Amino acid sequence: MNSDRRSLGAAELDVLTFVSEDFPVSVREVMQGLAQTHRYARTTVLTVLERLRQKGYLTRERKDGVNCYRPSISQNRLMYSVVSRFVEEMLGGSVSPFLAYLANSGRLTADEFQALTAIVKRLDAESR
Amino acid sequence: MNSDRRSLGAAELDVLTFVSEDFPVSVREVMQGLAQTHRYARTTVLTVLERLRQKGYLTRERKDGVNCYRPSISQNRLMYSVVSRFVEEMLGGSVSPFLAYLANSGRLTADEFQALTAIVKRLDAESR
DNA sequence: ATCAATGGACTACATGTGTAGTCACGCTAT
DNA sequence: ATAGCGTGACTACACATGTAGTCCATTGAT
Repeated sequence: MNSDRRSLGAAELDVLTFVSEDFPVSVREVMQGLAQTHRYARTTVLTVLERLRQKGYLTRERKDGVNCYRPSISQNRLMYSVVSRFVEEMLGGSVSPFLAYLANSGRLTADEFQALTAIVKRLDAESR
Repeated sequence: MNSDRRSLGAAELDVLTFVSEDFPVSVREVMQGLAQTHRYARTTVLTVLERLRQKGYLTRERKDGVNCYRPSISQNRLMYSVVSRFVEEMLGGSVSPFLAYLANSGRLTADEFQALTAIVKRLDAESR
């Protein structure tokens, strides 16, 4: 399920996530869209987008004389792959540190808690 | 709870985790201990250890004419900090991608599943 | 036709990290 | 003393990533 696409840095993931949520988008649109949280120069966004394209995460098409980008995998698969890579490379394949984190972070929203509960229920059901 | 210690790469975390599990250790011991999974040159391990020391993750003491390293924070705190940093920087603070990952990875061991169940129970209890 | 704005290719540079070589120093066995 | 060997400080280099400038082409307005 995991692809051979290369790793992503924080800025790359920031940009890629934006594109995944609102495509097709031009460089300028990405820059403006991210401006609330991070002021990248236009050329910075362009560079990042092109790197993402080289890495196979984005495609590009010409539209009204401007390049527009769109993701080549779904956001779900993207996030799965990011988390998966992290677990493999940084946690040595064990999710235990994550569970410990979840237990203490206070980060779970009500919805996430719902989701987690559902997961546990499902895993529980499957394991019988 | 999270410290201002700098970020860690995969190799650094590899070394640091080893030290955290078996300290105090010398450079050579670390190298040999990791040899099963990764063949670092001795000087590579030394370099990484010194970087970890500069970053505040390790301390060093002289023992029988050899430097021995030991962690300056517990492994629990270390892992918490690593996961926390990842969630903040890469997931924008949301653990949802993790939950999705857990739901699909098949990575949960029986023990982890137990832990997760316990967490859910506790969170459930606390939220009332 | 010209000038200003827009866009994109290319280049550049700093920093972090993985990886390891070189070299000098001190200890140990001849 | 001396010839190795282990240790650690320093240096080095490649690659990934964050960040952005320069410069040329295209396009729209005057």
